[in-house]
Amino acid sequence: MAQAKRGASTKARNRARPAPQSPAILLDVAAAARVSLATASRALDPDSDHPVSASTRERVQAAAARLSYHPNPMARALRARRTPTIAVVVHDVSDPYFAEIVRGATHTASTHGFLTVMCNSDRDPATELRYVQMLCLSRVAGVLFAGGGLEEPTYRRAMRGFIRSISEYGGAIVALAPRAEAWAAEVPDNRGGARLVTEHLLSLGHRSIAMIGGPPSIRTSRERERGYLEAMDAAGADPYVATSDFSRSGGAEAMSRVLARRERRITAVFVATDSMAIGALTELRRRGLEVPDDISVAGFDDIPGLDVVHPSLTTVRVPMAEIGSAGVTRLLALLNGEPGRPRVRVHPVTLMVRDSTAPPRRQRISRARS
Amino acid sequence: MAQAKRGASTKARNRARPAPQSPAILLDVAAAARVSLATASRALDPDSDHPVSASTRERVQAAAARLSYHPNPMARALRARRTPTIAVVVHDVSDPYFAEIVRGATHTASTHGFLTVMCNSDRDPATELRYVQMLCLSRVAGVLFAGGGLEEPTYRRAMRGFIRSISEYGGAIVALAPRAEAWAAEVPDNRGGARLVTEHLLSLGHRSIAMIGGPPSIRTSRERERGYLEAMDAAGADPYVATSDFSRSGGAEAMSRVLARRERRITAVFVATDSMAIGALTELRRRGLEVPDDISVAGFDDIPGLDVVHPSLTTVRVPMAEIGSAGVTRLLALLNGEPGRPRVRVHPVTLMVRDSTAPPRRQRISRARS
DNA sequence: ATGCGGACGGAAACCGTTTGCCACGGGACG
DNA sequence: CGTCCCGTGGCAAACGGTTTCCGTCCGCAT
Repeated sequence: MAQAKRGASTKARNRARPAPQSPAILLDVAAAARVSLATASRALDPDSDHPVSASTRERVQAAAARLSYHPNPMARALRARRTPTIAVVVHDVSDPYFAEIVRGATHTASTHGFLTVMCNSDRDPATELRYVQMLCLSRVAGVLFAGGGLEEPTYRRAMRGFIRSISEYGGAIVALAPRAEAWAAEVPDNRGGARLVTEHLLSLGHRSIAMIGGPPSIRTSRERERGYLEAMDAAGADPYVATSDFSRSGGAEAMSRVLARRERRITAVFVATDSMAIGALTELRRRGLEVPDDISVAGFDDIPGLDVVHPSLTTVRVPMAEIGSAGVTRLLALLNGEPGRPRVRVHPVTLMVRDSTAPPRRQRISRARS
Repeated sequence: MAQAKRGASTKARNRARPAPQSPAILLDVAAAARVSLATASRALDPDSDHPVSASTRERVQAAAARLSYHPNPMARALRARRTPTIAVVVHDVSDPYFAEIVRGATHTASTHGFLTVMCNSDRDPATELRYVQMLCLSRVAGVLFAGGGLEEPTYRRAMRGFIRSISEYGGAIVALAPRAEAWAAEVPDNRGGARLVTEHLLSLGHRSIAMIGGPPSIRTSRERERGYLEAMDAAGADPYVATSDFSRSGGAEAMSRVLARRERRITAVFVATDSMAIGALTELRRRGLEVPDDISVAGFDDIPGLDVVHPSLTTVRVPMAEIGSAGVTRLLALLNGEPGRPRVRVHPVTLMVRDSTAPPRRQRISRARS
């Protein structure tokens, strides 16, 4: 049963009736403004290079407003070969460090009309790669890598493949932690922060300062370790580093290794992340050691809620939400063709002195270096 | 300059050359398998109702595998009028409660091939509504509301509008907290948990148990309060509730109001959320009161990291990740047309007794009810 | 021999937008 | 007065799939 067709053109697309409840499409706007689809599209696009007369544009805009027209993102995405969404890849959202980054990123993404998809790798490289493949297939506009990458060759090869295909379709990549890859990056000043906190411990009079570091395969760990080593070296103090994984249990385990070391009594520990530091703290409490009386402890990151652990933890404040936000800003700049200088921008960090650090109780003559 | 066109059909679509680096499209697969686009599509779709001979299907699948073909989600979405993504709307990702939910949700979403978009309302109804509008425009397959909704009429009207248009295009909605709306829901047993923890305090010998509740406009608050009132009533004890907002400072502020109440010495407090409980704890410490010696404190939620606050907090464990995961499962069921029974499924919670609760120090004769 | 229905494959419409290319009209200019 | 060009607008072809509709071929019953 042929229904009445509106429009005189031979093969013009038409809808039988712009069913009132279903959302208006561009065709409806064009019909209402009595212009073609092309003109309607151009009139609504503020930065189209095709000229449209003021009166026509006004008519179209009025029609669009009247029908409360919103362009269909999927159709646009299909045409533009790119979705108006960004992705943020983290190791674990329930880690406050990443949660803050995600918060900052989604916030500024949404102010620019972008949706943010969450990719939680659970610290599993295979999961991360699966996510990146999905992202690359669904042509997200850009990807933020919040965690550091692995150095493992298979992983890196696979990752490189996906990244290449992402940049082939014009997607942007930004790292939020130091990475081997030459991407644009917004990173915290890991080395400077580590130096800062080590210098704080030194200035309190500590000489025997151990460090509990993260996995050496992760660049963030290495940078923080480097800052510690530099500060120790500058003060002429002997460093000692025990590494473990970025978790509370890892911190506890490394702490007991530090304590097991007999040759020298440690009076202070710098721990590479707050989570690990909390683990270290519980291990110390378990052994009946008092912080900071018996030993000072300092962390890194300043994750929220640190002021209520006991004793409140001295640490280095990393502006995580700001970094997430800056990452998105950078991503959008990249999409606009602006490279953004410098390629890796480092964000300053600040020392937060709280109760877990104090001068060493019994001032002992530090053993002269042989 | 008319190029050589492959294929004999008058108007068949064709690409000049399937440029090796650009990903294969269905047309390439069809050409490689020497079938039409339609047949290729059907051969690759396992639950198409159109029959395809085994040999053809095999040929197409082989070609798809050889070209490592992946269907373009945007094209699919345009046709199906729905994107293969779900959204989760939370008040604040950096709140561990929500972070856990997000973690659970993204995990099971990804195992079903769905991407998850994060919507962080920052507890601002306007932001939440803006997000929901974006979601509805981009035709997400479903939305998970992790936080409770407001009772405010303007908000509810706007929300109802968006929800209606989401369900009009076949999207699903699931609530992860009690809501006025008649949606499918996966919620924790707020009332039972509150009763449980109150009974725990009663069984320790407390009679004067105050509650610090959340905003009365939020259903979760009201349910937890109800559980408390029921347990108190059953024990014949007098309840007292001070409400504030769901934050550490809110908890601290309500705590001081409870302490200011002179007429009856309070020996225990049940606080509606762990965050508020931590605020209450710091307020107590500030005043020099010992927990649990002077006063017992219990929370609700069991957010991660509670075992390191001092003293470690007795609370009610809510399986947040499981709820997030169940929400996604429910969403997918809804999309498949299965209603899922019952409409609101309540997840059991468990009491976690730690160090912040103990019997009242000085056993006083509880004042008989007049 | 004729009719019929099911299995299979293909052409084309469709989802909603953007854009390359062409057409048309009029003012400027030779 | 003819041309050229610019300002404006429209047609139709993408983008990459899914799905409807139709045609063909075959086996089988009448």
